[in-house]
Amino acid sequence: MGVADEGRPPVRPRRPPVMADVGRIAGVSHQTVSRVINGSSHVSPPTRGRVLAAMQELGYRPNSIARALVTGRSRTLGVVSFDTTLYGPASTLFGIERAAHAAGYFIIIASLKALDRASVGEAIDRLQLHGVDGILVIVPDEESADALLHAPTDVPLVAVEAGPESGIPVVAVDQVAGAVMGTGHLLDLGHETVWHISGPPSSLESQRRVEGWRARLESAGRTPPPMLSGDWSARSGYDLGRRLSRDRAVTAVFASNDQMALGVLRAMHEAGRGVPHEVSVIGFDDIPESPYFMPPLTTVRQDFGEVGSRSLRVLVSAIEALKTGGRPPAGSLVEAELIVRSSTAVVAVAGP
Amino acid sequence: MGVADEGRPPVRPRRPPVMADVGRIAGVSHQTVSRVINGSSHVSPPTRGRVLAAMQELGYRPNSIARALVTGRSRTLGVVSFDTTLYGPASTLFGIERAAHAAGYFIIIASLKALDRASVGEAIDRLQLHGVDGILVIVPDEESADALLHAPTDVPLVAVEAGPESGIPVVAVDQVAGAVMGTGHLLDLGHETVWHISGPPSSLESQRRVEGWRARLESAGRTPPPMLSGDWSARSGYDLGRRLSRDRAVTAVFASNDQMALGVLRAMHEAGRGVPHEVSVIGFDDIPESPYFMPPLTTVRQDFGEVGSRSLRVLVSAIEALKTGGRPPAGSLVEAELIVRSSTAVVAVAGP
DNA sequence: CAAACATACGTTAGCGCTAACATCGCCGTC
DNA sequence: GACGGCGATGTTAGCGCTAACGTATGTTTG
Repeated sequence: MGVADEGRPPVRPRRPPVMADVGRIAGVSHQTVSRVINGSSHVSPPTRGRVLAAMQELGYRPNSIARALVTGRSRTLGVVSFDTTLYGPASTLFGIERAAHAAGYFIIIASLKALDRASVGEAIDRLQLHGVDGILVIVPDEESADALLHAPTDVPLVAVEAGPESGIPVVAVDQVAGAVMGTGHLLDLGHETVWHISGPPSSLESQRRVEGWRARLESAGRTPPPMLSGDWSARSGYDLGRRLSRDRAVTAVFASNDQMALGVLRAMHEAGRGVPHEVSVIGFDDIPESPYFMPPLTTVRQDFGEVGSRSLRVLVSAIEALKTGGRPPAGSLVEAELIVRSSTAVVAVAGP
Repeated sequence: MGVADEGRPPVRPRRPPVMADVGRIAGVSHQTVSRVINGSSHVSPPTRGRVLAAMQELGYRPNSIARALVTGRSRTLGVVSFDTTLYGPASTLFGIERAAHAAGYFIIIASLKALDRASVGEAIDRLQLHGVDGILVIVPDEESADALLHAPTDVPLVAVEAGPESGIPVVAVDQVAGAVMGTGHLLDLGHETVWHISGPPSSLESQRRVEGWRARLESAGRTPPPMLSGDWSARSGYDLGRRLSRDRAVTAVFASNDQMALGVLRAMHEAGRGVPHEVSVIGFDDIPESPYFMPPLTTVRQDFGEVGSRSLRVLVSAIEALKTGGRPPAGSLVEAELIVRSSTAVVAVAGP
């Protein structure tokens, strides 16, 4: 193997070998070669052996583009995403890729220039044009989500992390339950109420967390204090945290992600308000750095990897369903998990 | 334009329209349709108009798989990467995707299960089999890098962030210069020497930073203190930081990334050693959270987006070169930038 | 023992597109 | 006014593969 072209006449064209070449060497038709490759029965063991040997000798590699043309399936899936630099989307994408690999699919990405309906539509269009078998959309934004409802129906679509209420399957973490958990943790520690720094208003995830926060507060008979809206960045958490730090009534803050919680931590520190002794802070996501914040951050973990792999499975079965005419799969919710560290504590007793 | 199928005889097959269908409506051959699509001259304006109108009417979309089969170019590029969850690779990938989009290419990702020669080879193989026109490899690991030297030569390859010394183009940040800068900053502040927490020994980036750190120290006539090796995680920075915090002689620490620096910050804080008054700490990367660490982290910024887009340009020109027989492009180095914040300060004067 | 049926192949058509060549007017040229 | 040339188009061949059918052999069955 490797000395194959030593004593051979110059019958080796520069182009890579194709099925017919393999067939010629093995003494069979190109179709039999195809049968061997596709694991068809109806090929006698000796023939199969000769074909395999010929493939080895020539270093034959099947051309997947030709195969895609004739079968109409490219074994490629598209992922639409906005900012894959953020931990959440990046981890989800990673989970998707692993699962896709295992399922024999490739992932092609299309990131958005802007977070609006038109961009999402254009990205889906581009992917479809390229011949993907299905599309995953990681765009947890209100406006963008309903772009999915107007998307073409001839390619299976799955919304990841968040999506429209109906129409297409959605695979996401149970944000409401997560927010209820986080808020409840603070209430259980004895805090009178919990302040909330939300994400951008158009974010579906943020909306669900606000929902959970409100619901938990109301079920405890408390009136939710005014909500503050950030933009996921540590900077916005810091700015808003400074506002909160001036109000002595604030003893518990629930930030809608860990980065904003980091900003709050810093703001409280600068204002001389000790965390967790004077103020408790909780985040959301559980990014890898959270355990090393000062103090280590209590947060609500989202299992992004699970969301990724689960959404891939849903997409694959949607593709099967489309092919066989079966019923499309349903979405699913991944449970959130409360991670208690040192940024939350029982409420301090009022001074003398 | 939407009532097209209202009074029309049942001549609309369920399959999507192809060039021949467009040609039939426009009264031309499918080849003329092809010419219009590919912007060929030699098509009269009226004909072009009729073809365009027919395309519109039918909602024709070119089939890029068929095109790829006949042209031998898929306009798809592969990216091999290890952990796209980390900020560096994620940002680079993002930069690559943006540039690819602009250049009319798609990106398909192949992430590695393990960081070794075989995995890298297998990933390259998979991508090539899928028909990519070129491959970018973001695997700054010593062993994996030389897998690139044994890679097939019939598909252009570019190493991103780090790579072998020669053989294939490498696009990366100038790690050595960055480390020299960071170390120099500490020396300039009056520190007698600078301790270093490196990344994993097999990481090429870590190796270059160690190199820069040593060189700068030696050029200042200092003997580099023993080096400590971490694994990029905040945890390892914390563990190693605790060791350093016990040594009163340590006044300046250069961590090879921001996460480890975060761990050091935490370790120093717990040991009661004030940063920056007693100990200065500098990181590397400038992740978005760094300005909100306590204290805000001085670090060496890497422009990952620039690395991504630049490496894409290099790959595209390598593809052109292969096609036209021109000379392959060279790699390039992106400059690092020192970002001074509050975790570094002039060395404290010795006590009474 | 002919009919019926597997099994192991080969042959023929495409998939939808582009490349290469062929064809047909129509122009200016000498 | 016959001729070269060129612009605008049609025709013919594939790209490398799979699907569908055709055709030899054996193998069973009533």
